[in-house]
Amino acid sequence: MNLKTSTEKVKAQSGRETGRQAQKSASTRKIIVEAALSCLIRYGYANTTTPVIAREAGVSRGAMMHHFSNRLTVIQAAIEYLHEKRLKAFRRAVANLPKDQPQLHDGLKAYWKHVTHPLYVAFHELTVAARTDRDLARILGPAQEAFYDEWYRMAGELFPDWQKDPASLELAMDLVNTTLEGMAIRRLSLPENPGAEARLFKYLEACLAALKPAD
Amino acid sequence: MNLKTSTEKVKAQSGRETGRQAQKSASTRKIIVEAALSCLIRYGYANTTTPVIAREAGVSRGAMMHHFSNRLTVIQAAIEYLHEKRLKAFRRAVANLPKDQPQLHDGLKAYWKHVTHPLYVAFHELTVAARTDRDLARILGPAQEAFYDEWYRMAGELFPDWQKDPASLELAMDLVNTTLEGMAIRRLSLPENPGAEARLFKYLEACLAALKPAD
DNA sequence: CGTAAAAAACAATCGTGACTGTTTTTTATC
DNA sequence: GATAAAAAACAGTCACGATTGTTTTTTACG
Repeated sequence: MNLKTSTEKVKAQSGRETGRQAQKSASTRKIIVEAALSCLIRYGYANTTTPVIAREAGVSRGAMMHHFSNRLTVIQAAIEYLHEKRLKAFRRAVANLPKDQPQLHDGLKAYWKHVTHPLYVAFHELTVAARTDRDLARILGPAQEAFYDEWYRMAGELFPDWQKDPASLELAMDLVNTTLEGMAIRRLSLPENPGAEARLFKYLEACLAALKPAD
Repeated sequence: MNLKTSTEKVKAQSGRETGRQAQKSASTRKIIVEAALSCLIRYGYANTTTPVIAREAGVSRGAMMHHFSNRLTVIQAAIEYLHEKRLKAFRRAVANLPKDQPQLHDGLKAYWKHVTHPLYVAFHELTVAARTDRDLARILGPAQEAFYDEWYRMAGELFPDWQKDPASLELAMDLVNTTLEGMAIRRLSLPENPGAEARLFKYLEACLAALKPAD
């Protein structure tokens, strides 16, 4: 705002989506939302309070309350942000798989990478908290289901010939789902055991190969 | 304990293990501890506060604080109680299995019953909370490891001929562990899907049968 | 009568939402 | 184009409720 530029006139054109304060507002909101996710990961849901988030974001609590009227609103924004980010990252990973002949190994690894990502911890915190928090559950539930739906859909696209045997495919999906998420959650509370993890991973891969109908 | 017996005097002798007050004290402590577990299950760890526990137990908070000097002490007692109860229940279940020829199916079912028990939810709440609570982790960690150690030990006893192939046994244990716990945790946050659960369960059973060395 | 259990009262801290004031940007008017 | 009005971003403070741990009082048993 201190530099005079000829492009200043442009702002009036589009209305209010490109203005300076709109930009700044969006930027601050993003900072706050990412701070909220950091807090979920580092301090857990119960300790992700408004003062803690504001401190983590480096803004005053007043500023934060200006953008989000109450605590749950911040959480809601964080959930939406998280949901999009998870979907985007997962789509990217799937897109990078060799399309012509997708390998089970790579797909499995992609999901493993997904559930071992810090953001999954944030999601897990939210999930556990939602069990005893109706308001949170109302917000989280749809995102959760949408993600699984999308995941199932992508898997179907990735292995078209597997869809001839939907029961087998669904079983495989459920197996991957529960096992990898179980491993990821176990990691959070027990000392790591890379050897056991690797063996389990390898075994799971063999199971899938056996389940999958021959090409 | 409502009948006056000549054994009343005994209490003074041994100190304080048999008197009426001691009995009542123990009774109250048990009520409080069980109330704490109920709260964990119904309200989650963060909402398991001292007023809530006391209300659930039907005692005044002052009475509760008389028995447990602070909140974490109540939680600690609940963890010990829970640990013993889990071990006892699991030992009982294992003892009821046909000793001569233990069936994989029954063992699997026993563990499944274990992880779908409400007390497992309490344990899960504690586990998640411990991730971001050092004090809680210090208390919970040992119990957690002890339980798994005991579980592995019992499985080894139950399938002695499997111990000839320890790698295979450990893999099977890890598989059961992560998958069933993953299923149980998934249950807490997603709408139930009995069909999928049953198929997964059955598949898991087949995997174990294949892993197990022939008798 | 003395002691332990139970209840109640207490002070201190923390999180929340609402409120007030300040600065900066946008909009409107001449 | 300059200036006034409006709106938004931001900061700080306040009161309320809840939780925690401590202390004091009452009750009941031995």
